[in-house]
Amino acid sequence: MTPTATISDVANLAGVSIKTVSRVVNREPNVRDKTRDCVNQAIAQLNYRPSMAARGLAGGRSFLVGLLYGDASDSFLVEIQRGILAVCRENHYGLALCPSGADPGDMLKEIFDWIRATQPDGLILSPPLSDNVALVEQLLENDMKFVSVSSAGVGHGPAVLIDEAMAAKQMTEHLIAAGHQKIGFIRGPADHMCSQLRFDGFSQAMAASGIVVDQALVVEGDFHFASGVEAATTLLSGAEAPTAIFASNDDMASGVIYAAHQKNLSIPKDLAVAGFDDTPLSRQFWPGLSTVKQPIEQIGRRATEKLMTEISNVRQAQTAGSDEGAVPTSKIEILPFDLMLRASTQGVENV
Amino acid sequence: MTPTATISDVANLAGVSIKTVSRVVNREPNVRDKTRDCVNQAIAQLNYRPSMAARGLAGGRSFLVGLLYGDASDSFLVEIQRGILAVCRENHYGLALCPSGADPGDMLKEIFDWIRATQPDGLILSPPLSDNVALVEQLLENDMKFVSVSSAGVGHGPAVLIDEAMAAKQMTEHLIAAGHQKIGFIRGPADHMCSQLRFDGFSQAMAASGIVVDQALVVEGDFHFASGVEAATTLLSGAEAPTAIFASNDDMASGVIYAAHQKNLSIPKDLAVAGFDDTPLSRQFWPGLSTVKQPIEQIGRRATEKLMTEISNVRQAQTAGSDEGAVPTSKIEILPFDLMLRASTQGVENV
DNA sequence: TTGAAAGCGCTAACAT
DNA sequence: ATGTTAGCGCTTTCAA
Repeated sequence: MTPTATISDVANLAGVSIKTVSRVVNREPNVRDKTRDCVNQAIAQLNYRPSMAARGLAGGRSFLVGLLYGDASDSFLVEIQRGILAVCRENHYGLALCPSGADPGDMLKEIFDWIRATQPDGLILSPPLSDNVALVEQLLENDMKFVSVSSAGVGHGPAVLIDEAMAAKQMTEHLIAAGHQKIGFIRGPADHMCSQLRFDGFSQAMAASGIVVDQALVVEGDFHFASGVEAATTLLSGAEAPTAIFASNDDMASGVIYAAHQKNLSIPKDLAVAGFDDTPLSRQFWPGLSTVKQPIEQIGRRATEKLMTEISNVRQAQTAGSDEGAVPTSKIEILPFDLMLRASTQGVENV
Repeated sequence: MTPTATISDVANLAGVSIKTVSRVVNREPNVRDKTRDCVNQAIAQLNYRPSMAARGLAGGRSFLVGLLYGDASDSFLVEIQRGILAVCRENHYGLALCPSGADPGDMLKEIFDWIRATQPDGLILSPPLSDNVALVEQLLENDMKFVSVSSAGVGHGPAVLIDEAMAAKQMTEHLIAAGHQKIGFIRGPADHMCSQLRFDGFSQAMAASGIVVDQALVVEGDFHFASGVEAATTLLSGAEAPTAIFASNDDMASGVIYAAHQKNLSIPKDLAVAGFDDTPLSRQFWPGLSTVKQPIEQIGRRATEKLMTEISNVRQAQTAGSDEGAVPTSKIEILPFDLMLRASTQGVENV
């Protein structure tokens, strides 16, 4: 790169002080239009880009959004990143990743060490980290701004998500409408808040149709493929085998299909299968997997936008010396979901 | 966060100058063991973490590795990130993501704007960006250090990858050994160097067995699922339908399986299918998909390690005023691959 | 509406 | 082997 132009170069060329350039760059008020235009022209001419390092050092900001995640599925991670990155780029922010190992003992220390080293201006929490009470409380204590995605978290802090229970309820209603009564359910792991919500939705739909949930048909998985195979094997070898299985996510649902194939069951004739997430997998399977589509990228975008207002509110409040400047945003934002009904639950393909 | 300790705090506590603290932190020579211990203890006591912003500003570095990627598959992206992040963390570096849109016109400008704004100390190039001559030449011109992953790129610069041709050759030999003669091949897109290499390996194996490659059985896809469906549909409705199809990646292979199901063909009895990449998909499918496993995370790790030595060589050379200090590293590093033979090419399951 | 000066936390060059 | 000093490029007072 050609030696990058600095703020002084721009100031010289525009014939103003560096402070005025700074004002223009940061969109501060109290600059005459003419001056502003002049500076902007100099910026364009020199192809000036402010140094993040210098801005961070002087201003006490890092211009970094941190994404904390555990063992999310590949497609969730990639999609949520896409959404976050898009908004980061618009705001001249960078994204810093903090993958957190599964070891729950070191996790908190690891995360806070990372925060100290990285100094992000705000965090996006993905499940199940947003459901971790100790983590959230410690973040709150330290005035670290954050927004949760795909989970309302433990009730504190803003979040962007879908109505998980409603989605599970509608999928269950679809199964019931197709004539199923003995429906197996594979729960997610207990440390994910959504596991409970999805089960609640399932239970509500069953209750509304007057079907008693057979506890023998409810088993727990860990959101991974292997646990779906195992759970389905258990369900299908019980005395009262279900005619449909609703797995709490697509990876487990694909495990169900795998297990069904092993038992030579035909889908959806012998067994209907539904999942949750609309991973690419669910489209590529034969038969196509009926599932719930979350707008994950959109969730990432909205969450990051919320985070940006949180961050600028903090700055305004610091300047104002009070919280007058705080723009009120509804803490919890619910985005719409889609029921993707494919061949695994019905005769007709409907991709 | 408690107001973070600075280098001066550490220096005061340890009773030394800030320069000595800097020496300890940067593992520079010429510090007595006793002094070093003393400083380290102060660091631990204050839980001191150097400010990246200040280090970057003063030292002209960003402590950032950039990852440039196009439309890589989710699992590739996540795995390569995992490897890169692990090494970054060891070296107190951060990872900055640069997703580049498909529009080839703006791509170069977008990437270089990003580089100017982000100022990474080095780059990891993932396919097909590493195969982009214009990009690589411009990076070279600007003395931007980079390492390519999963592709040797256009011949310049270091890279970490597997022997793609050999892998494709061995998979083809496996199909031939299973008795197949009419083998269809689905190529990848032309802008990926690996597309040619995988086809070369296929051709070599066919030639070695004295089988003439029927050009009607070679079609091109774009590495996505839909193109696999389309290609397989074409291949299977030809006059001389193949008994086996080798797709250049798993997503297209899953498209082949999908198309086969549509035609009521049984796998592997009526049609054997092989893929390339060992995505999670290939294990979750029924029947399991035979494929080639690249050690993607490991590739990411090695590439980042190489990049780190490149970066430190640059710094040493700057200090030394010549390239004496350059540690020679073989530019191209070949990692081993695994043939994952599963049910899609043989009667027996072998996960 | 604009500018001058101080300093963010660190590294680099030059002492000692 | 260790310390001193001068910036890096910007933001933040405070003054004009």
